[in-house]
Amino acid sequence: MVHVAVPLPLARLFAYQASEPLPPGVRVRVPFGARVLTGLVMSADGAEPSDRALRAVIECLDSAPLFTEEYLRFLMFVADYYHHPVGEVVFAALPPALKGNRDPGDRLRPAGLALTAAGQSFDPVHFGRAERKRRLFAAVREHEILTPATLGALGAGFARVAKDLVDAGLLARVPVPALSCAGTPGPALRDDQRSAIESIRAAQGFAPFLLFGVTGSGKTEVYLRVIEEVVRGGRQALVLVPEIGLTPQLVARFAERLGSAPGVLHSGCTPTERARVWRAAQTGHAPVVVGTRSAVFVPLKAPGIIVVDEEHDPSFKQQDGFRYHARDVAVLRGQRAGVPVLLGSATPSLESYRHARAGRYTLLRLPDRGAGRVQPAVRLIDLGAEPAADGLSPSLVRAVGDTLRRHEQALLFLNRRGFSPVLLCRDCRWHAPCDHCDARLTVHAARQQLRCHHCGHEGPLPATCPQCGGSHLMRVGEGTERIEEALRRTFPSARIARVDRDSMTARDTFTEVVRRVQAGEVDILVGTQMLAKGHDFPRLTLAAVVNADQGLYGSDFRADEQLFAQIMQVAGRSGRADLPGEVWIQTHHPSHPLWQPLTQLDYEGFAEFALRDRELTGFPPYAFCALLRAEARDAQGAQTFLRRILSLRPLPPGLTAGAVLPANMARRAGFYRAQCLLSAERRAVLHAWLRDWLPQVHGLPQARRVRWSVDVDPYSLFF
DNA sequence: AGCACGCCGACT
DNA sequence: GTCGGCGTGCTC
Repeated sequence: MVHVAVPLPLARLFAYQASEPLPPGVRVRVPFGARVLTGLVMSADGAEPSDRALRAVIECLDSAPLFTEEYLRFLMFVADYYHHPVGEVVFAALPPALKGNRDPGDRLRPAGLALTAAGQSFDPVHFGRAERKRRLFAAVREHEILTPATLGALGAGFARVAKDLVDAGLLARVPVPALSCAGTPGPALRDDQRSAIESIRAAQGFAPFLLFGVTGSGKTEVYLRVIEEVVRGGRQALVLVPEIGLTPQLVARFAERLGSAPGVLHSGCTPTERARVWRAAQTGHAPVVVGTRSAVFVPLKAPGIIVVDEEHDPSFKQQDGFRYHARDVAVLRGQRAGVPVLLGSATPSLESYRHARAGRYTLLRLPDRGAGRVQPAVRLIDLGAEPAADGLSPSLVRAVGDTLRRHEQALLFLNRRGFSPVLLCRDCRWHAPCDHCDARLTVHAARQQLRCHHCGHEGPLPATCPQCGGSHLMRVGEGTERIEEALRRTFPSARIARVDRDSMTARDTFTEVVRRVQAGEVDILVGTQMLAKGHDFPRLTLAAVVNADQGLYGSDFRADEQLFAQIMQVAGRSGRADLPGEVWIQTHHPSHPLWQPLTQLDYEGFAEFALRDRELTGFPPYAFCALLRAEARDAQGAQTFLRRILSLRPLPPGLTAGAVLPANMARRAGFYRAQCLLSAERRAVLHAWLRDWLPQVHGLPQARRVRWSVDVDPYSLFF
């Protein structure tokens, strides 16, 4: 008899009989009600429960287990921790290509490319005008064995070119060799880096580290050294990064240093490529795997270390379905596998920082900004004293002008796309609302549209007020589009580039803008989030935060942390030793206490302040929380449902439920949303209650009519 | 989540 | 008289 996890929102395993012994970790086709599903064998034992006749496994899809029993126990533990159905957790750990029912077979064996005998003696002039074939051929010749990751780095569509050359007999598919570690030697280390590496190297078994250092302090070099050592010892390294945008540089750097490109896993990879890297990790052929959130579940034959870069980044938290936090899963995994976990950040999450302060994590500081780096000067602009036109204060305009005169570059950061967030009628006070959400529509001037940024609704931009017919419609507030327009008016000869989701059309445009900025073809950059991360612009000396006030008052408990991280990131774009940088921040609240540490770019000062605040208000990391959410089509449905399910079981001492309240945006995409925060002083109290309570909720008939979820360790109360 | 079975309204 | 609405129950 075997216990099988099926990819359905069901909290338990199902038992089947098998004609032959099936090891845990193989996929099976099983009859399930009226249909047939692909499931995963979680455990096998001889005991037959007598009360029920078991149905039989139809077929086994794998010749060898995809996961070890130890790893399966880890997945069960994670399902338990997040109070999420096992089957969905197990299937989150499989690449899409393996969720179906085909045996991956040879297709997924690691496949490098090498020259055949015919290829060796082939002269690329015969390629004629086939430029892509020529490039690929040259790349294979240069690398001897070209790994799938390096192939991917050549650009989209090269898999096809590779197939053509294989079919032509010039290239052959060969196994990818393990990393040689014969790459370029690294730069000399500073003392702080050396001692950080020493302590990680000295770790025995599970050991969590918080590597705390600003942009340019050399965190990546620490990762590289530690990984080199792990790989040389025959073990594997898993590196998690927040976004795909950051991977090319990191991957290139790893490739250069380690002598071979790491396996890369993210949503942009093709399903086959993803499965191939996954397989290579699982069989131990990939010594280093770099990936985004979901890569935290990739099985490793011989785990040696887990690195989480930018561990504070919100994208590590999955915000729908199985709501796990990849950094937390990484720590749990390191604990289970008995390997060190290295969390790196310039602005650690307050959770990790507190662990470090309490001695549960080893805090490794990289205080130096390194050669060629100095801390920029930060200035506040009081928007109350200096009224802004189109979002730009006279001081900021002057500063941008000075920067242009010095032939340096400026960056203006604003976390809001579009032209203006509100369209207001001066006569009757009508604000263009979204019909499906409790939100205003954003004006998009270039496309003459009104758009909802929450549900995607689009409509034409009216010329007159739809309510009173008046013609005095005002565009209130600023988005990136308006800032760009204002800058073009003020600095007509400046070369301005805007970077946000709307300005990016083709896939490579962002990379293209980055290239133009680095080549000095851009004077002013305007953009959202995506600008603030990880890119090095040597001639950029002015970074400005156009509106820093979103995070200051009365919003989400994590707003302070996010604001600090954001400002720190923006500041990190500005200045080098030879060109000192400056950071300008516009605010209506210059006397807010957060500005003290924020203008000093003093994370630890900020953390002390913010932690005190969290302690007083009873939020994480001083409380263990779960957020209950519900969505319904009628206005009261969601709230009524939450109150009903909360009354199913009394709360024990030490566990409190906040009020059932409409969500931050009470209506979104046509659904009314409500939420309620559970919080406990001790994690065990919260989890024990959830474990007993959830089956009761599932037993309630209404639980099927309402969309609801439990979010363990919610990242924010605002989504 | 699906897919069955179930019991009530408008159609050839 | 049946086709089909979606309520509720179950899936080894």
